[in-house]
Amino acid sequence: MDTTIKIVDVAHRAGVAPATVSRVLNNSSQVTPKTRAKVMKIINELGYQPNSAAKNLRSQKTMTIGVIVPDISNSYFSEIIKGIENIAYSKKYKVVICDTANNEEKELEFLNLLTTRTIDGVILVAPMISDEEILKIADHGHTIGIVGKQIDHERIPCILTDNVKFSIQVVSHLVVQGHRNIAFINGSAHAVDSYDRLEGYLKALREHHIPFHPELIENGDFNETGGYEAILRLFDKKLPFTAVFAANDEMALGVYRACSERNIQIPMQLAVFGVDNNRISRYLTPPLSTVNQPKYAMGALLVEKLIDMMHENEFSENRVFKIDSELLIRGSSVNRTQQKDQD
Amino acid sequence: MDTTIKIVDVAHRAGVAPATVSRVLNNSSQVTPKTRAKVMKIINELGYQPNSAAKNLRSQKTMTIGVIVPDISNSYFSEIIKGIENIAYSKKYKVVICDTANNEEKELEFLNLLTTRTIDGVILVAPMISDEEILKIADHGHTIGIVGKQIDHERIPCILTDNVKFSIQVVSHLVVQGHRNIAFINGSAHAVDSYDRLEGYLKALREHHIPFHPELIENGDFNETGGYEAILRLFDKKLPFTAVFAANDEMALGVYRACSERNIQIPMQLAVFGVDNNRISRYLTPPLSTVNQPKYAMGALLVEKLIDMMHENEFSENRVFKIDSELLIRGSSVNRTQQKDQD
DNA sequence: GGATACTTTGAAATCGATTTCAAGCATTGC
DNA sequence: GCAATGCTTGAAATCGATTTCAAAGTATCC
Repeated sequence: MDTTIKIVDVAHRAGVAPATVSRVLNNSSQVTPKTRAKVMKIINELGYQPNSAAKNLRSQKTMTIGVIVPDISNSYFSEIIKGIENIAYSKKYKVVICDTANNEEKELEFLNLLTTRTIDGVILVAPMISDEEILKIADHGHTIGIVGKQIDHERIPCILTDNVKFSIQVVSHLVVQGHRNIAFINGSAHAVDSYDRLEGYLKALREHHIPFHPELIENGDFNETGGYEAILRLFDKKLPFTAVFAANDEMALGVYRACSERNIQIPMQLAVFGVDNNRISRYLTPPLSTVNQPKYAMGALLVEKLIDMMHENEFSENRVFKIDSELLIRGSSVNRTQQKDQD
Repeated sequence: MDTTIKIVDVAHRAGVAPATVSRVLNNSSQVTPKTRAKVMKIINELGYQPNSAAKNLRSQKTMTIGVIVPDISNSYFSEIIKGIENIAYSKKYKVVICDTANNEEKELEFLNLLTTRTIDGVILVAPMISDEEILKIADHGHTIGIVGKQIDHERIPCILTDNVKFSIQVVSHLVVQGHRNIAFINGSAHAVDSYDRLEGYLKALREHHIPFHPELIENGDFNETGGYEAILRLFDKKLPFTAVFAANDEMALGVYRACSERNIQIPMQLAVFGVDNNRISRYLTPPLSTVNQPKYAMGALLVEKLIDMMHENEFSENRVFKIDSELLIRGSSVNRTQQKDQD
């Protein structure tokens, strides 16, 4: 069947004007129950469904939200997407996803969909583009939301975890376990997350009166290979550290690989702590201690806020959400033999 | 800036008709290099971008492809999505994703986007809906592609792996390792994959003249919990099996959990083999032997075919792709001590 | 130089819905 | 019974691009 049914066809068959059919569809204006029934009957008979392009053009909205993530196959991001998707669908919105593969250009290119009015709004998860660029987009009147970073603009809802806070907790936990020489593998330099987690690490050391050694910090770029190479560089320095705090689980995975190759026992010889609670972490041997963020809920909450913002044009004062994370203490950071730190 | 620039604005400023601007944009018809330059200059000056809804309405296409997967956070599916997305974007198509969470209703609902002309075509990954329903959609003139299953319709491109073939290989490998009592944990009953993998399992047994014991088969529904419960049921039967073939890695994960709880050593006391090569598998202890499918390439190939099909209306004879998988033999299925099977 | 063919450009129709504005109709009140 | 009021419905404009068809302009050939 190539001939698609249009609103005029329905109108004809029902003996009414297209306007009336439209009113029935959008059950807005008052339509007599009698005509409504008559029209509905024809709609069902013909299996009519309104053409979305026409609808979008006239109503000036697409009921579509874009989501930009660095890597869809990282469970951290896919859980956020799930939260976004479910809420969006329940509110009749569609979701278009862009996996940038950490490519800033792709991020920018995708944002063009706002200008072409292909999407009504966009959610940036762990954005790479600059704050200025984000602000510029918002100033153009577009609706944009951010996960994982705070942007100061009355029209940009943000949701983020308190990186500094949980980083302090992680380091404190390691100190309580008896560690004093704690290495830190940081993520990509341009990410705020990296910056904040480092800040938490430093603060915690200060709190516990542990001197800070810059040589104990290496960059791992938030991926497995980066983590692997970072820990090898740390090993090669021959420093006496007994614990490592990796700024995410992916990099901790690299630490596990290096330890396995060098026959270093976790946690007996090296305690490891990650961040993100990736799907994978609990299945490692030993299970990886990590920081759990309510990813699904974060996505859900933000998209809800975003949709609200698109509907009412008022800017709610409740715009920035700082979510608490919980530490998941597992085998990788608890030394069952309570072996003392060889300071 | 609320005032968006329209094609007439550009036309005005450039002193030409909208039609000419349109021709420049779609660089189709012959436009004098001089006028083209003049128009392009204005387009760049104003930062004009055509409204997509208007474009879609007039051109009767949306340059958007829908993708339906059961679970976006399963790396098996997200890798396929990546392949689809990358190729699609390179061909100027957008991708809308639907995570059904194994919900058949959501699958059907999403397919409505075809009828409303919100998407030009759709890719179903491991579909739950019946073949009849799929055929019906194709007969309505919609473009639809399938990953993981074969549908016989000249307009439906399919890509799938030869389940029977690799299942035979897996079981043969286990036999070569000395196993004769091999349990099988199957996936959801309605999936063809389950059916075919079981067939491979049975065929292999026959080939090796190993008697078939129905009690050695349990269903695990393709998820971790299902695998966990299935292996416990098998244990409780007190049968002397020494190897288990799980129809996917997720269920194998459940097997690992059960073994860890019951203190059963893998692979010494129980060899384990999975399917999918999930991100997680190689990081398990011991690393999980599994079957690797070229997920990314499969997604990429299928979407390419789908787009071709939407452009030329001819049906290419090259429609069904059976992809070969490779066995990844890792620690979970190789008994380093070469301990004999206690048959 | 003028007829012919070809190229470039513009005016207007079109895609398929929504929405405004006015007309038609029924109801109410005096 | 007639004017005023309130609902329901329809005709036509609209959203912003593309595309058809015709007109204008230019090149070619005899």
